[in-house]
Amino acid sequence: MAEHEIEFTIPFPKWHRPGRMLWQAGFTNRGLRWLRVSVAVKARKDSKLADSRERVLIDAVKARMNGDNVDLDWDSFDLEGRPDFHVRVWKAMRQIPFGKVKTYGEVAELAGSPMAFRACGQACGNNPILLFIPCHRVVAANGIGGFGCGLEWKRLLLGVEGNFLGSKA
DNA sequence: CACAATGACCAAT
DNA sequence: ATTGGTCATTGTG
Repeated sequence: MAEHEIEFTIPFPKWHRPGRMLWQAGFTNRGLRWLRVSVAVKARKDSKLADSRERVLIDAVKARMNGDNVDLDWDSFDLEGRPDFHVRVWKAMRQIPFGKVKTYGEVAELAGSPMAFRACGQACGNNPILLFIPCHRVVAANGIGGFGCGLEWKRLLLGVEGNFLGSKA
């Protein structure tokens, strides 16, 4: 299937660290297929936009990084071919309110499989759409838990929502 | 198909 | 800090 990729950079919040983050996204004809971030290492030009879905995404990301509770429609995601259980877990995560957290166990229960807290962690790690499938709001029963691309990102994403769980001081 | 191995876990030693 | 218990997914034969 044809996949169209875009990328753009925006500055880190000043309280977090200097520099910019690089956001990259992939679209299919069905919708947003994946979204991820990394630290922008060298200067880049933002992609030229081919269609309006891309502008909507970029605006939403910027708003979120600015602390606003903006969301995208579930139906605008392309989750085709993903394991059923993963999709259930991802959907369950979206029930966690902006700025709040739930444990892996609680999310597993929301997903209809209360004892699958560990499998739930795997589903989190496989989340293809960072930020809008809010895996950063899922924490361990005893602490902040893990994060695929590094705990700093989890702290940042929670931080922009006003939740500073796990940050020191 | 039948396994074994792998995890961003959990609760109780 | 260690351990035994959980479960869905993925890889291997």
